[in-house]
Amino acid sequence: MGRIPCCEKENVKRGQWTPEEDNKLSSYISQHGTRNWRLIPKNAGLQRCGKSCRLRWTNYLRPDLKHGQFSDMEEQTIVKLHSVVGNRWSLIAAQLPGRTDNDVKNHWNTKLKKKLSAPPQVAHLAEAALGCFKDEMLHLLTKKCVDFQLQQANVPPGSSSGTYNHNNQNEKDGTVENIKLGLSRAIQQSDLITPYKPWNSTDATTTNLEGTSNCFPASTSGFQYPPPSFGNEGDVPSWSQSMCTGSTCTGGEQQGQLHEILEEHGEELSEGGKEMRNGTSIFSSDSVLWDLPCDDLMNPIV
DNA sequence: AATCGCCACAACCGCCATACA
DNA sequence: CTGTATGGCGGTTGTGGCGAT
Repeated sequence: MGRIPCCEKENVKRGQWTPEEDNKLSSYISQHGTRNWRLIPKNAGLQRCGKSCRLRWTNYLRPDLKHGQFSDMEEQTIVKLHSVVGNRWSLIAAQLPGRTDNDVKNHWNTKLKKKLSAPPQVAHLAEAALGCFKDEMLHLLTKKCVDFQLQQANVPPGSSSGTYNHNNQNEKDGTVENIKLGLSRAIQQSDLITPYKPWNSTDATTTNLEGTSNCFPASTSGFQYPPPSFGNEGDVPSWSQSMCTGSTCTGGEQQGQLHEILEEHGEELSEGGKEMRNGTSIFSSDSVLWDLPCDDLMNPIV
C-alpha cells in the first residue's frame, strides 16, 4: 500500500499563485498562524494543497524574507558552507537571515555552481577566500610555532606529549614554511589565476597532510584551480572549504551558529570526508580547522 | 516579427523523521 | 508498540522573461 497523498489531487489548484491567493493565505496566517497546514487552505478558502501553502508561505510570503540579489558575503557563506555540509540547503539557509533553502538551492544551481566551474570568473571569490584563509592560517601557524618551540624546550627528548609527534624538526619547519610560502604565492598570484587546468593532469600532484612539498594545491606554480579533489562528491570544490573559516570573515553571531552546525555534523563530516583521510586534499581537513584545538591542526589524522 | 535557447525562479514530488493517537 | 498524519527537506520540473538569431 502506497503512501496516502497529502491532499486530494482532483480538487486542488496547482501552478502559479495569484495575488488573490497570496492575500488570502497571508491574511489567514497573520491571524491564525501556521499551526496546521492541512487545515489552512480549507479555512483560508484556498483550493490548494496544504503542502503547497506551506511552501508558498515559507519560500515567498513570509515577511522576513529577502527578495533581492545575493550579496558577495552571502555567496561566500554559501560556498563555504556548501563545501562543508554539502547540499544541506536548509542548514545553509539557516545561516543566511531572510533566505530560504529554496533560494539558496536555486542560487547555487544557477549561479554559484557555474562560477565555481569557471575559475577565471571567480578570481575575486578565490582571492577573498584566500584572504580570510591566509589570516587564519598565519595566526594558527604563528601560534603553533610558538607552542611547538615551547614544547620542544620543555619536553624531554623521546617523550610523546600531545598528538603532534613528528620526529624531525626540519620536517616540521619545512611544513610550516611551505604552507606560508604557498599562501604567500597564492595571495600574490590570485590576480593571475591561470586558465582552468584539469586536475587529472599528471602534474597536479596530490596534496598530502604531511605536506612537505604540496601544502597548497598550487604546487610551486602558485594558486591553481580547482584542487585535486575537484570533481569528487558532487563537484564540491574543496579549496573553498577553507574560505573564511575563522574569525576574520564571519560575524560573531554567525560564527557561533556555524560552529554549532559543524559540531552537529562533525560525525558525518568526518565520516563522509574519507578523501580527507587519504590525503586527497589538505583543505578537506578544515572541517576540523574551523574550531580546532590548535594541536589538531598539525595532527595528520584527525 | 517570429522563433529558439538560455536562465532564473517558483512550484511540485517523493522521501524521511517525528509527533501523536 | 504500531500505524498514520504531518512537517521538513532535497531533487527535479515547469514556466515566464529575455536576449540572440
